[in-house]
Amino acid sequence: MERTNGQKQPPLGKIARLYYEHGLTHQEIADLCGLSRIKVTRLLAEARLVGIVEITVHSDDHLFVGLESALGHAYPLRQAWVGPAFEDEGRALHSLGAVAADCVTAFLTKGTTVAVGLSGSVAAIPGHLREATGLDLSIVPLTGSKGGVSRAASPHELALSFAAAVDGRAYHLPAPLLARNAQAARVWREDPAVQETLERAVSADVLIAGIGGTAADAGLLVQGLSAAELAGIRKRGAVGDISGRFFDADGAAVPGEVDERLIGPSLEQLRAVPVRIGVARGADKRRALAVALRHGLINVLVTDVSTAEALLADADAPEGAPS
Amino acid sequence: MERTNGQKQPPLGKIARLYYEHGLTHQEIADLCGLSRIKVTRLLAEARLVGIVEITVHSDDHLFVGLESALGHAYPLRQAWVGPAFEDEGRALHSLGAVAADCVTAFLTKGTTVAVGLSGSVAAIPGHLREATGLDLSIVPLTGSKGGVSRAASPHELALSFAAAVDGRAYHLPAPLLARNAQAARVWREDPAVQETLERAVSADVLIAGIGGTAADAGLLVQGLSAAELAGIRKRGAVGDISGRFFDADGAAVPGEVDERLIGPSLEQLRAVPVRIGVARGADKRRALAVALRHGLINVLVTDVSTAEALLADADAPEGAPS
DNA sequence: CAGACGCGTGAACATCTGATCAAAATTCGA
DNA sequence: TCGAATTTTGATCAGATGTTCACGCGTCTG
Repeated sequence: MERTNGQKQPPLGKIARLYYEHGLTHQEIADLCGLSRIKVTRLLAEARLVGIVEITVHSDDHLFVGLESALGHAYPLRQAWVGPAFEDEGRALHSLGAVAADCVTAFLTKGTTVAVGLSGSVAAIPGHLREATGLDLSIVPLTGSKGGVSRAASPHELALSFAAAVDGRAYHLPAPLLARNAQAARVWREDPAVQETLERAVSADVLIAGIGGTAADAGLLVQGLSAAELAGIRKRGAVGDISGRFFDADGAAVPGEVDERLIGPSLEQLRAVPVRIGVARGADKRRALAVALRHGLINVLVTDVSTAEALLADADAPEGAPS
Repeated sequence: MERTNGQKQPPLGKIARLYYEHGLTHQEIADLCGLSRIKVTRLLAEARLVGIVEITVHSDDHLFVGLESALGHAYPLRQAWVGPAFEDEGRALHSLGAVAADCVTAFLTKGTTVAVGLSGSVAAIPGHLREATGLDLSIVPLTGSKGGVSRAASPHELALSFAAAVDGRAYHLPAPLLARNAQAARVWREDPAVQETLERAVSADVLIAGIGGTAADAGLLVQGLSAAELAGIRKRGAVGDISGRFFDADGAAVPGEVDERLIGPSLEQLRAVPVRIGVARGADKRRALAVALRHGLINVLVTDVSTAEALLADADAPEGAPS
């Protein structure tokens, strides 16, 4: 008995080619290579994940042109980018990341510095970025790393992912997101390395950050606070945060202990960045988004259809005024 | 009653994005855009066809490494490229085109001139070529155009497709494939434009052509001949043709009326091209291929698995010697 | 103006693909 | 060396995709 092939590790590129270039079915590839059909399915999935298979859509069509321009009229925005809405949180995040990736890409030119905030939505972006070689991009984190709980991307890792994806240089902010107390925060801020990176961040060309709400789980920052802290912040009128800085219904900073413990640019400093991209979606972000938009905390919006529609409704009937 | 969207032409890029970047299903896109699911399926197919959607496999894995090197040992070849085999002729052609496209691409460097022969297999290539900008490529047809019967790609159109695909320049051979008679052929050959293009062709760096058999329908050339002509050629020992030039079992040219009527390089002239890629597959091409390989009419082979295996068997037991 | 042809459309079906789950294999630790 | 946890594997099934067919509309022709 002789076998035509010993059972070695299956060559990923070969399988991808047979499928995508030669149009074999999973089953046919399985038979050809002596694998099970499911194995082939998995290898193909891996090939896509790893990037051996790359699917590009050559088009700059925006998905929801109507909504985007409507938002542009209703709020003081440079641009709005709207993506499809999903029930499933996972899909929603993935999709929003794709839109946001297109959005940032549109702002990249030679030598651009991008400051990235800590946010689940922002973390979804790098996977969708296409390499933009030769642009000499710099990626700077806006805040320190959030330790503990989830190993959710720290701004540092986030900056690294961004940089890897677009072939840019990543900077590091060697500090925690929140210091132990106000005094410790002051010490951190005096650190030269921290200062240098923060200066670089506030003088960035483009800023991209999530918008957090004040619901219990609306944003990475909020999730790291105790119920008491959160209650305090809400009592002071906070409706949301951007890059860890809470703001009230007038778009003004909300002072307090948390604010003092945070290491990162102030709301005013953030405003100094010319292009401020806010990425968020979902019912619990709606209020915060409306305020951030109206008061120009962000001037480029990335969201999904249903949030966009809700925001348009808010623009007509501001605040919580029932019809 | 108001509709959210009037029924206008559906934007292709948008649909492609929703599917490939945002992961919606056909059905979801249909609902979103007010189309039927099938319509979406078709639009996506079109998007792929047109090239709005581009799927790239980043890998230089060869598919059948073992066979390819075995062929390289069994015959005097520079390279062999083997693709999967199919029952269905259509799929086979498509697949072979993909392999051949990879193969030619491997030989393209700055300033390369590629001469293309008339052949169904060669016609399947352009669709799989990736743009290779900045290489300053020239594409030259090897023969004149075959009028009448099928509007199958003339070498001229073929050269144009190639050139368009790789961003090169196409040349034109203003002549028919076969002249009315030997004398008419001579007149054509004296035409300065014809001479110039032919000279360019025979001094090409790379040649890519199909290998025709002498079965009734084995190749575009053969299909254009009358039964009587074909019989005559076979009687003189022809086993196949490359770019319209028939050769016998010793790889020598087969003279005769058809040969005199043909406008294009002779077998000897073809041999002057350093890289001679032959593309063919199928039982009725097997004999011709074996001869073309053994006698160096081509030195790079593109074929499918089953043909490759047959050729290896032929190499062991040459000619029609039964075991 | 009637008929015929061609194109575009959607319904039904067949196939392909991807997800879930349980069994098997493997690795790691004791 | 054994057992337990983790990973890998393949069977089954639900859902997604693509193909085929028949219909209807518009257009061209006689």
